[in-house]
Amino acid sequence: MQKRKHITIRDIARESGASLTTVSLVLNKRDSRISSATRKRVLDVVDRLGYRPSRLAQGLQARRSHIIAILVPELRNAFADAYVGELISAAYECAAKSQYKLLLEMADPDFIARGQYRELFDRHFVDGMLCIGVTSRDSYLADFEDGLRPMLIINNYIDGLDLNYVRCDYEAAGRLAAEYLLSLGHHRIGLIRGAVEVRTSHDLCHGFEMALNAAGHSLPESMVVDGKYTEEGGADAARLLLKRDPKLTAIFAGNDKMAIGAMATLTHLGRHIPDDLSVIGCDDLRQAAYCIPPLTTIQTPLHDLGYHACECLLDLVEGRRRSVRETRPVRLIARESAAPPPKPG
Amino acid sequence: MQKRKHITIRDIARESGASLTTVSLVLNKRDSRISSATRKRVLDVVDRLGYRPSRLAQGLQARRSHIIAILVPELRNAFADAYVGELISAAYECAAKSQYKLLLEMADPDFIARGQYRELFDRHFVDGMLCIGVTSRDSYLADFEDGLRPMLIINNYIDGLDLNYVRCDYEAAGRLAAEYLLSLGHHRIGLIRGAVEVRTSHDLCHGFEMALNAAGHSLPESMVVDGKYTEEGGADAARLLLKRDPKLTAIFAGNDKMAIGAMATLTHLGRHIPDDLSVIGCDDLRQAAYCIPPLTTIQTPLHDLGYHACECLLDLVEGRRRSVRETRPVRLIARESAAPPPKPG
DNA sequence: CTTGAGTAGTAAAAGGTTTTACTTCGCTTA
DNA sequence: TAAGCGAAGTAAAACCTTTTACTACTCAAG
Repeated sequence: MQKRKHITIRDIARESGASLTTVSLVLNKRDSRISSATRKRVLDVVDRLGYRPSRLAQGLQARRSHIIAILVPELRNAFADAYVGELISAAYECAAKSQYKLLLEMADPDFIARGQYRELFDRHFVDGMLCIGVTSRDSYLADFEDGLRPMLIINNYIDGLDLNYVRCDYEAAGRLAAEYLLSLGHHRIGLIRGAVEVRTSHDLCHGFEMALNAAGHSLPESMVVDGKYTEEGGADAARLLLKRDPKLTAIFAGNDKMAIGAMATLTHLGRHIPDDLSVIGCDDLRQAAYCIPPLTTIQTPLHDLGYHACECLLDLVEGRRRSVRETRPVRLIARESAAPPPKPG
Repeated sequence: MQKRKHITIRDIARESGASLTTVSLVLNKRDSRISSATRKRVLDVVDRLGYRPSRLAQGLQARRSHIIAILVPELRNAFADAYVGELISAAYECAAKSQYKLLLEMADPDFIARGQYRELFDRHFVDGMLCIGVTSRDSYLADFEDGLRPMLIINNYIDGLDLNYVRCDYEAAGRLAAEYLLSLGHHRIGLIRGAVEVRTSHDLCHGFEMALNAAGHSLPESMVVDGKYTEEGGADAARLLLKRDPKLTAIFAGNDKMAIGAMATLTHLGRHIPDDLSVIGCDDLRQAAYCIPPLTTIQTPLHDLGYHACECLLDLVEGRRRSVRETRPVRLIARESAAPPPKPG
């Protein structure tokens, strides 16, 4: 790479015959003290030379990078995950609107062990951090309790840690799914839950079970299987549930990926969805509408969530708020993967 | 946000009784001139105070940010796209290995009109840029021909512009798909092509047509429809193809998304895949294996591609190479969505 | 004719690092 | 005993902005 000569504010000052201060004042619109003649002279030179202030120098001076880190969990293809991607897209939209940039980070063991999550702040790389997919095992997050480094967790919260979060109402999600399946006439229902380390997955289970109980049904422990939030996990879980109760008529999965994995397996086993067996997911990913059959699901407003999370984080960064604890509503999207159970016999 | 007092190299110098220069030399391992006693003294203080050099100050000095921009096309949920996500994941892996960070950028009209793609470099935000999903309409890319700002295009190239790229062999992809379908006995085949503004989509069409011709078949113009690389586009295209030739026995789509859209529509129209109609995609996204039926596809090695693209970009950034023009091989992944055509009658 | 209040502008410091170009000192060697 | 050299280190400049705390000047009021 050849070097381009970088035009600095000094060049502008020299060419326009003004001082550094004057140029800076003009550029930052704090130019009440500057005559319009001088202003014009400066701006003309800026234009002519195509001057662009160095972010590095500005950042150094302001002790701000105007960059937000977005932390994703350690998965081989974390950024290819539809759930993660949806949140990132939304956060990007919000950040861009406020002139912030988004920096990618992955919570691999090294990132944690070497305290890089702290370095990111201490080395002035970023002004704030948005965390996706953290779990109660991520004890390093305790370092953020002091509020000195603005951080916000999306769609989870951690018992015993006083951290900022924005999440969906997963208890309501569980409840809505149960009520819908009950209303269709199901009561032999299996639940594929998300990873146990995720607090909101408990909320979902709890909401689901409460709604069943309220209708006089119970949810035996054997009918709840951990699907780890993945397609494979969902597929395995569906197989296991069906083995435990071959007369199962419905499955609710804690996210769409597991639901999709479950559908693939069930179809493979010769079950017809929804005639033999209903499946409900959770999230309403884009794919959900393109499944065969289109997936009935609980919509967690991921776009809204990501956008709002970023907004709140910027509030923290810029000192407009001291803490964020928010829960957003969810709703059922009825498509074709859930129907009344088959008539017995 | 409260302010943390930032520990600087000055603090280390004071506490350890050494000069700024000495501390810097020790920290940067250019300490051949420093006695081990002094070195230890400095490092102890660094440890004790938890000193971390400011990236901003380092960057200012080195005129380097150690950040790579990754530019995605303007789609509402660009980062939620599986294709984009796969490439980003791979690029991230490579960048992280070399201690570079990845910054997200989207090519919205503003980004282009206001020359932000240039600002990114001129304001020392990034050292290089990786472009995904650019088309021949992106004429602003001509600004990169001078090679002063390291940039590399993934999976496309632009006629008449002398730009760096790493791409898959889409002509071979077209050829492989055609040869496979021919070998199964198909010859009434429809092609759902990607957007015409994308040069590699022409390559794919061309490879496909050449292979058909070589076997003595032709590809009428009416059997080629633009599916815009989206699910919806693929769905519409499939409908159109079927209307134009109801006896069609196979469809090849220029990417998996279009193939998935096509399958959804075809299933909806009552066609059974692959018994009535075969479908082949291109890319081998993760989803392809979880479709119903699992999608036969041409694998473009996206992970390898993204990783390698980032490697090459870093070569450009660090001056190890002056230009990059590379093409990677593809291969067929046979699953269940393609089979011999139905027996006539 | 002096004081006070604007107005238009500037020099210098600060922000945190790296690098260049020295200095100082003790020891060999001729 | 002077010249030369290597070892260990340092002062100051450079990177590019923004901000603080001035200065110099004009004009109006008393």
